[in-house]
Amino acid sequence: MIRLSRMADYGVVIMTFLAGHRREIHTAQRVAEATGLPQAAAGKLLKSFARAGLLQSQRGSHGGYRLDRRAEDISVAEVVEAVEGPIALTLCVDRKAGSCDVEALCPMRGGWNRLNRALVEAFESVSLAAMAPALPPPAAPPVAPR
Amino acid sequence: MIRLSRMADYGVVIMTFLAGHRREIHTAQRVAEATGLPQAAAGKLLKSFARAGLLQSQRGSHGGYRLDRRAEDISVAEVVEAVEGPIALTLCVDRKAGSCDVEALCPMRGGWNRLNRALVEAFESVSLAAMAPALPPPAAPPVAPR
DNA sequence: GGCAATCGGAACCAAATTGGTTCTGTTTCT
DNA sequence: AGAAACAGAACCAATTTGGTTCCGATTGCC
Repeated sequence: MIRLSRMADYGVVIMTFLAGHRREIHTAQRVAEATGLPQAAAGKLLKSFARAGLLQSQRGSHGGYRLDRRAEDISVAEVVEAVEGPIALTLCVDRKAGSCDVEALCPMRGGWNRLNRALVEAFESVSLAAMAPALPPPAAPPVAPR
Repeated sequence: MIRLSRMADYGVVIMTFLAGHRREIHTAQRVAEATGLPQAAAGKLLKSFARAGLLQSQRGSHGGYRLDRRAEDISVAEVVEAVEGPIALTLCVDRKAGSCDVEALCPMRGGWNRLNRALVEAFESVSLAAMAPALPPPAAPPVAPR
């Protein structure tokens, strides 16, 4: 059903949590606890975000992750793409990737492109802030949706 | 990468072909040949479309499938939903389905709903005609994209 | 009536994807 | 030096997906 992967979903939860506690440094452990997500999975996601430059990481003892940007300034698109790679409904639409065998001939190209653009724009237009209306409540919402 | 399933993709190809030869009756066999899609898969998809009421089926000898509506009047959303069920980015968004365990509490609900609505609207706003600009060329385009 | 052509529907299977864990580094603080 | 973290790859089990196969129900034709 065109489902978003669960990891992407987790990702939004994590980033939303971090955005609610900006500039503090959090270990992967702590993030997992605060969000209720499986420990190791949270770690993997945090690494992805760090690699994508979405948040800063500090290694070594007393290390952890830290987010500078505000929730309003981070789009869901950024988060999802950091986890799943470029948003592409079909291979056709995904530049790079050998693409579909028929490539330029395929009469569907244009249509898929249009749909894909709409999708990307939708994701770009929604910020993390919009995802979680009540942002920093006393304790972070322990959520594992989907 | 939020990929549309290949079946849904096939579905659009098939429906586009049928829309280009309206009111003629085509066997599953013929549709498979004309589109270049694997025989059995095409059959399965055609059955789905018939069940969904998207096209008429005629059983028995000389049977087959027939499409009355024009390509302009069929949205990609209809085709995709006939194949994959309701368009839902996350379980949260999918009415029916036990939904996510935290249900009403989940602060993400609203955001996902908004994104999902955008997605559905995008799919609804694109017709089959828009997908394949040059509709009935001499022989149908033998395409198997993605 | 009987046969062949078709659709209807479910069952089934192999392969790819996904969610999730583990292990082996490397960095940094004390 | 040692402990606490992150970095990154390798790995595994379970689900999903693409695709096929079977059997039954209809219908047209001889």
